[in-house]
Amino acid sequence: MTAPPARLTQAQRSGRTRERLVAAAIDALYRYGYAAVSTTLVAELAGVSRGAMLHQFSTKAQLMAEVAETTHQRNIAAYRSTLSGNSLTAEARLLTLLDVAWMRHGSPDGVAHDEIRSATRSDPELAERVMPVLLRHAEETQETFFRLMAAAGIADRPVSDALLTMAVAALRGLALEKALGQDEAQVEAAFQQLRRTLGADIRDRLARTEEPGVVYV
Amino acid sequence: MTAPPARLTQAQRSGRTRERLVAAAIDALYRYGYAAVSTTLVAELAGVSRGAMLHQFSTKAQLMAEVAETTHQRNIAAYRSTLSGNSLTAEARLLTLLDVAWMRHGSPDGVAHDEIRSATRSDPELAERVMPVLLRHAEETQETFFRLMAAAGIADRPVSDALLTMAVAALRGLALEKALGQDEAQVEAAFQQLRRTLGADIRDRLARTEEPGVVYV
DNA sequence: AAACAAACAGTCAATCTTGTTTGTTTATGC
DNA sequence: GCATAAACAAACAAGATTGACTGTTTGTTT
Repeated sequence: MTAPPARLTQAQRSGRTRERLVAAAIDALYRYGYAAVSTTLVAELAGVSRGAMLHQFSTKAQLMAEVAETTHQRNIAAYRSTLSGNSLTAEARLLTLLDVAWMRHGSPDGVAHDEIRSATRSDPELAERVMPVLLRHAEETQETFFRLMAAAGIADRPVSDALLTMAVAALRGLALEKALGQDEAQVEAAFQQLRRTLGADIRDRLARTEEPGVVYV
Repeated sequence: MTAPPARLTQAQRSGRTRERLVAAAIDALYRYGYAAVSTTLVAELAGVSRGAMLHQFSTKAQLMAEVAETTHQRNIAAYRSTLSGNSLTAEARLLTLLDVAWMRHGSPDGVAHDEIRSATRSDPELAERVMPVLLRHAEETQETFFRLMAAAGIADRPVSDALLTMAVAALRGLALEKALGQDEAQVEAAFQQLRRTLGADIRDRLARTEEPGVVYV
């Protein structure tokens, strides 16, 4: 009556445990924060033996690097899917992007990613392994955002970078407040304030531009 | 030829080692981040024996609570000293406040304070001891900021709170970027972006108000 | 099917960190 | 001056975490 053990290929077995571990790590980072996440805990949450974990990720930093990569990819996917297809005005596109970014930063993926990011400050080994990944992500994001801004008619690299850096920093700060258990309504109101000010700024900058330009993505 | 050991009163002795420990803790938090700061390290940096430390602060959380209190008081002092005496326009006062806040958030005091704050997420014991202190600080700040806003003519509590929460979150995010070793010029540009957008918003809100009102502090 | 390699399981050693404990020195009140 | 308490010093115990290590099971290749 017991189902056959479902023979899996080696690659499938590897993939499955890696996925389990990454998912468990994200969940743990989201719930407890980096400092409270031990590899033992992750293995337990994932239902994976410690040996198996160390076979797949021989150091904690390696696991975290994979988590950073996975969460970033899902973020990217979310941005792409909201930006593709619809034909909004440049201003609306940018505000929509902000909304999605806010959603993502509050999600387990976003929180896990930011936890890893800030943990690099105290953990040199983690920094060495993960920082290159994070820097690559940042450059990608800057590039993509600049293309979006350019398409909207604001083809000014310094302005684009400053806007992005500021917005992302604010979102990280607000997401942390939420994670710290601050009053949700209060944090949400603060986000709306950010949205309002950034919206006004974009509108202002667009007003100083003659041709809105075509919107590529 | 050796100078007399300079007899100190008990209170002086206590005060001196407490100060040393707090100063060392701030320095360590600033340089290495909370997770990398052990009580042993703080004692060594302070040039105080472990026993003496444990006598003054019987738990790590107690030391951190004192650090949070000290840094907060110095922040407050900085705000007061910049706001007192001069008679700028409401807008200028608020922007000056923002500048000082940015300076303070990047200082060892500010970084240490924010490190402790975010560490409460992963350390329940720390949270229990420190959160009440942080919440008290937050309420104080909200209250003070609201009085300033009201004096400027924007006597709207939700708006004041949202503005403050947003600005502080952004400053924390930007300060973290700096602490993570991100390009200083880039971060500075992002702060200028924040300053610009907030300035515009304040100006906009003030324009909708008839009487600027008298500025109390 | 036999040899090999990959995945997995579980234990162990080394290192840290915290806070307790035991004992000593220094100040203070009577 | 002496009793007492505060401040300090240093060793210690308990607990946690990481990654190494040994051995077993499962899949792959020839």
